[in-house]
Amino acid sequence: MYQETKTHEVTVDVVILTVRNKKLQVLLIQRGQEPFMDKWAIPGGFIRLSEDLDAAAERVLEEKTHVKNVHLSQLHTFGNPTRYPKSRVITVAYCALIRSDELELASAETGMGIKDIKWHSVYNLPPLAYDHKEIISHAITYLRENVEQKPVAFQLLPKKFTLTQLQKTYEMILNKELDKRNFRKKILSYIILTELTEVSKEGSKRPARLYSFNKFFLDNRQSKTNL
Amino acid sequence: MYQETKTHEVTVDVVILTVRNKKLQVLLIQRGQEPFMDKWAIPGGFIRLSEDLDAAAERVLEEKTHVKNVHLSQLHTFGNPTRYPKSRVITVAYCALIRSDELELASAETGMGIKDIKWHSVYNLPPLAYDHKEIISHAITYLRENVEQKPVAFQLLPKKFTLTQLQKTYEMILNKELDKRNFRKKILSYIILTELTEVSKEGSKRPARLYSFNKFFLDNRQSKTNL
DNA sequence: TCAAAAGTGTTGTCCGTACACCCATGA
DNA sequence: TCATGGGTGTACGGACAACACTTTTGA
Repeated sequence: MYQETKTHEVTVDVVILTVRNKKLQVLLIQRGQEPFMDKWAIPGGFIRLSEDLDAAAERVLEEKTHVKNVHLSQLHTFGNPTRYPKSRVITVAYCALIRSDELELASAETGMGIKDIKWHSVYNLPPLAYDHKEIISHAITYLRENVEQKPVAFQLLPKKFTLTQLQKTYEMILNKELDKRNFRKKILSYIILTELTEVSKEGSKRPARLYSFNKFFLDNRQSKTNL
Repeated sequence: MYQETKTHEVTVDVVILTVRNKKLQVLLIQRGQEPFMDKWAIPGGFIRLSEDLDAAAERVLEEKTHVKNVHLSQLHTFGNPTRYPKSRVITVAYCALIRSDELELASAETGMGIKDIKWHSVYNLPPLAYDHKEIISHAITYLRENVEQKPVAFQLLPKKFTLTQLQKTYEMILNKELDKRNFRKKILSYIILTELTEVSKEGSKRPARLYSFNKFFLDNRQSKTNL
């Protein structure tokens, strides 16, 4: 029993990604206490004793963003003995994709060791605490590998969207431009979109056809999609 | 400080796979104590307090098989609160591929709660302890996804081998037959093999050309290969 | 009528797959 | 000489990439 006091602490850390202001961005929290005072960190927390790992990640996500029912993917577990300065902490890293406009940041919670909480472009990260730079880097690699294979962008779009919006989302994730005709051909061949009769009047130019993800896709995405 | 006695135990479990007797096989240990007396389990052990996760997996692998310097891949972390009957144990699962002929099983170690240790076909598993069936299933899925993309079979072959041996290894992993001409065309196009002047006299028929993985591949595989 | 974004097809290349016969050797 | 496994090439189809012009609307 004594040796239990020697066991490790275990946390979950969640890399929360969004596309916002034409950039892939990650939600970061600025620490208000040592260690790593003023450095930025991805949201995380201890796993409760009778809480599943996935449930812990969902709880952390909800505590920081008030967003529920988002699909989370387990990425990797980090346990270098020196990654935490004071004690041995092993962390199970998760990745979530959310729409930034459906999110009220839990800014009210600043104070309890939290100085600030906000989005940062993944291409221009502030100084990060712990090994969080490495974790974010894993998350982006994972996302890019999966977005090509599996239609994951639906997490980032409203229910109705134009093909151009969808394409821009992919371009932000992959950080490269895509050919419009090829993109449309490919995405329509997947038969996961429903063409709506409505059109978007957002732009002041020619209206664009709206689409939604179809019922079959939405019903089956949990089993077919890792992210 | 009191709450540290409430933290989780953390283990690594290693799915050790080989190709043997024309089958994909996994190394299992038969438990000699409760819980799960007589059930079979994959090798595992607690992570030491100042030991990296990967190092813990290497240690467990070496303790059970006396095999060193094998590339291990972290698969997934399992932490369902009910996966262990008595306490909360979170386990980081790894996967290793080894040649079964370079292995002396640590049979001497039977006794300390270990009744038996041996290879089992993954297609005919005995009753397994804990959630180890799920872990093995993850490992096989992972292996199949990666063997197609990345040349991982070198772990399973001697230094010199024939193309037929290489093909058989892939067939065992994928559990399906491959076309000889297509297989050779593809594998030779990767430019990772060196054709040797020697031939194999193993079979009693026409001798087969021997190949080895070339220096470039062996030098770079750590960075290019996940498994 | 002009500016701006929407929408639309064809071609070449590469990769994977299907498929059948001759060769070298030992028994 | 024959049985056995070793070794080789071609033709088709699908996926991806490159590429430019017309349409619709609001200002």
